[in-house]
Amino acid sequence: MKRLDFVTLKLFVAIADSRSLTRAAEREHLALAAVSKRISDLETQLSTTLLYRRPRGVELTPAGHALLHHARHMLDSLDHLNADLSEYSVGVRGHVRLHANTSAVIEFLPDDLSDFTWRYPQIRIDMQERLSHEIIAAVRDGLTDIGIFSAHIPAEGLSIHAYRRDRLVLVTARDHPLASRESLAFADTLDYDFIGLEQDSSLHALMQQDSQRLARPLRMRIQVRSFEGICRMIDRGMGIGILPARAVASYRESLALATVPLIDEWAERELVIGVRDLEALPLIARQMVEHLASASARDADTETTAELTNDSAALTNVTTKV
Amino acid sequence: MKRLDFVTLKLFVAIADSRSLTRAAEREHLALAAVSKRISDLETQLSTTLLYRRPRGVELTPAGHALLHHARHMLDSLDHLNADLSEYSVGVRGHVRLHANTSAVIEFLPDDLSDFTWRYPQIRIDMQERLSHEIIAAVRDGLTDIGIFSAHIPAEGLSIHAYRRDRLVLVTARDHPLASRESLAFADTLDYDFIGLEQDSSLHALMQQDSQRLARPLRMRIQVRSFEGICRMIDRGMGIGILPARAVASYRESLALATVPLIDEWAERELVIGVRDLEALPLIARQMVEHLASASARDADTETTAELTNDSAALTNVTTKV
DNA sequence: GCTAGGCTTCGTCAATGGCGAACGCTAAAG
DNA sequence: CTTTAGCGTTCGCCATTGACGAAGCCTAGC
Repeated sequence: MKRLDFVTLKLFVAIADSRSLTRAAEREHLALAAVSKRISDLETQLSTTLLYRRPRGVELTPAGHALLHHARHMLDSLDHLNADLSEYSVGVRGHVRLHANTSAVIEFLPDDLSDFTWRYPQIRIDMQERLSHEIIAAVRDGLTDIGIFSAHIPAEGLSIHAYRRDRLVLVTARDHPLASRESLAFADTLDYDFIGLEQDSSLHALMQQDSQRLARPLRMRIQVRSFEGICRMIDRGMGIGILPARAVASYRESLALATVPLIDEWAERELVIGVRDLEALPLIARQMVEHLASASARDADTETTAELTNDSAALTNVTTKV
Repeated sequence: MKRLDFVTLKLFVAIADSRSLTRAAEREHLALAAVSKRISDLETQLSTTLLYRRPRGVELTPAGHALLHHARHMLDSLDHLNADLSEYSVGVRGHVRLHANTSAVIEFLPDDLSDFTWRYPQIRIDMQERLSHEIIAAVRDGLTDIGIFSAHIPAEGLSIHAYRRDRLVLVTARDHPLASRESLAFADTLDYDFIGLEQDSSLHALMQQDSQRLARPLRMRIQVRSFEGICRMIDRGMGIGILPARAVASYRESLALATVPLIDEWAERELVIGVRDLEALPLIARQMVEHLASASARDADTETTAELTNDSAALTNVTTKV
C-alpha cells in the first residue's frame, strides 16, 4: 500500500488551503472518513506528523509545510505533463523553438539571431536559456526544435553540428594572489573558494569532474545564474571563478578583475547545435540550423583576417626597424 | 480509475530503459500481464499511443518520449520529497542559507555579502539565485533561512524588512525610435517586441500585469535568465526591455544602449528581506538579516551625502556667478 | 514447418479504498 | 454547569480495483 499518490497530494493541498479535513473532503468529493484515513496513512508512510489536529480544523506542522511545497510543485508538473501530452498530436507549430545555454546566449547568439531575423523578419523565435543537459533532453523529447549546448555533454541520438568555440579562464579580483600568474592549471585554483553557475550547469560539471580526478574538493561557495553575477561577486572578493574569456571581456574595465589563462585541455570548449532529425524539421528551423552552423565558418574567416592584420603589423615593425 | 500514478511512471521509465515489457516486469516485480494492462490503460487515459509494439520488444513513440521526460522529472521530485521529509526533523543546519532574486544578486548583494563576510570570515553562506515567488515559498517552507525578493509579490506570514529600492527603465538600442525620448509610459512601449527574464520572474509579472490592465498584449519575443543576456539582445536590435537602471549602467559604454525613464508608479521597485520568524532563526542568520537591513540605512546615508555634494556644487556655481 | 520470444486479452480472486455509523474531544452558547 | 455543535478518528461492510495465470496471437529465426 503506497499512499503517496496524486490524489492524496491534491487532497493535502485542499486541506492546507481550507485548514479543514471536512471542507477538503467536500471539495474533493470524498467522505471525511476516507480523507482522514488517507492522511493518517500518509503520515505513517512518511513517519512524521503532517497536521496538528485542532477542535476546529487543522494546522500544518513544519513537515506539513515542506510537503505542501513539494505537493504543489508535483501537481503543477502533472498539469504540464497532461498539457504536453494532450498537445503532442497537434504537431504543427508556427515558429522556431531554440534552447541555448548561458555561454551561447551571452557570447554568440545576439549577433547570430540578429543576422537571422534581419534575413527572415517575419519569423517568430521562441528562445529559452537552459542548462546544457536540459537542452539535450528537450531536443530529444521534442520540447524544442534546436538546441545549442556544450559539446562535452553526451548527446547520443541527436544530429550534431559545430557551432562555436570558447576558452575558459580563471577570473579573480585584481589583488588576488593568483591574479599575477601568466597562466596556471586548474589544480592550482582548488585552495580557494569558488563562485559559479548552478550545480547542473555544464561549466560546473567540467570543474567538478576535474576536481574529482584530482581527488581535491571543489569549494563552491556561491552559485548564481549569470556570468555577470559571478563577476560581481568576484570583484567584491567573495571568491574566484572560471568563465569563458569572451564573456568576461566586457567587465574588465568596470570591475577590478583579472583573467588568467588555464592550461588544462578541457578549458578549450566547443558549443554545438543539436537537433533530433534535421530532415524532419520544419523548413524554417532547418534554415536556422544552417544559418547558425555557417556562423562558425564566418567567425573563422574573421579570425583569419585578424591574424593577417597582426602579421601585417609585425611586418610593419620589421620594416621600420630595417 | 486513474492510471497516471507513480508506479506506472516508474514502470514506464523501466520499459523505456529496457525496451521490453517483459524485462521491465521482472525489474519491477510484476506479472507481464499487469504491466501490459497498466500501459494500455495509460494510453487510453492520455488518448495517445506511447509505445510501438514490436515482435522483439517495444519502441517509444514521440508522445512516449515526451512522457518519459516528464516521468523522470516527476520521479526525481518524488525522491526530493522523500529526502526532504525524511530529513525534516534533523533541524540544525551549520550555515546560513540565502535565496535572492536576480536584481538583488546583480545590484546589491556583492557589496553587502562582501562586507558581511569581512566581519564574519568563518561563516559559510549558501546562496542561491531564484525567482521571487520561489524565494517566498522557500522561506515559508523552511527551505531557506533568508529570502530577498521583490516587495510587490504577496508574502503573507513572513516577517518583512526593507532592503533596497531600484528604478526600472526602458532599455533600447541606441538607434531605436524610442531612444530619444526623455521619459515615457509603459503603454508607449507595447507596440514593440520585448526581451525579458523568464515568465515567472517578478519583473515579467509587473510588465504582464500592466499590459493586462491596459488590455494590450505583451509581445515577449525572447526570454533569458540574466540582465546581461537581455542587454546583448537589445544591443543587436532583437527588441526592447525593461530593467533596473542600476543593472544597465555597466553596459552603457560597451553596448549601444539607451535608457529612458518610465513614469509609471510601479517602475519604482522595492526589494525586501523576508524570513519566517526572526526570533527562531539561528543567531548567525539573524545577524545577517540585521546586516542586510542596515545596508539600506547605510545606502540612504550615501545618497544623502551625494545630495549634499550636489548642493555644494550648486552653491559653488552660485558663488561663481556672484 | 516448428520453436522461441514477446505482447495482449480474459476470467478469477485477493486486496484496496470509500462509505456510513458510532465514538471522542473541545469550544461556545444557554 | 449542561447541552449543543463542530470536527476528526476508528470500525466493519462491500463494491471496485488490480494482479495473477492461462490462453491466444504475431513475428523472426532455424
